[in-house]
Amino acid sequence: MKFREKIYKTAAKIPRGKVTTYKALAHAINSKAYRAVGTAMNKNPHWPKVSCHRVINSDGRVGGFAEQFRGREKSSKSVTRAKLGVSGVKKKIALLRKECVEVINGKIDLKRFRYKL
DNA sequence: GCTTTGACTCTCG
DNA sequence: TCGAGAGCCAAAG
Repeated sequence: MKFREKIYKTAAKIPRGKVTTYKALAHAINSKAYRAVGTAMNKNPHWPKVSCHRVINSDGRVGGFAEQFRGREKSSKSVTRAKLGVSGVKKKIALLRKECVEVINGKIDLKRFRYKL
């Protein structure tokens, strides 16, 4: 099975109202490819079967979401951090809130909503 | 097949 | 405590 398939399969197990992190997801499939997890989610071909909006950053931030705007401007590593909280992120937050996940200022309380894989 | 890029994370100043 | 830089692995060009 390919890495991506494993990721999708694992992500699909996340129940409604819970979230997990890219780190945890990568760890769950015995990999350290945190970034690859994000890449796989970005190209997610199984929406909405695989709810990629339930996958967030390790610090509780929502991170990014490829709704329609993708790869705008030059995105180097440092720029990526600066533009957190734009574009499709709002949509992602809305989806999470619909599942009763508390999102405060683009952040989620991992202590309460993290799903143990 | 090598280089670049990315919805990330960790470490150091 | 916070910002910048380096490192990580896969996928796409």
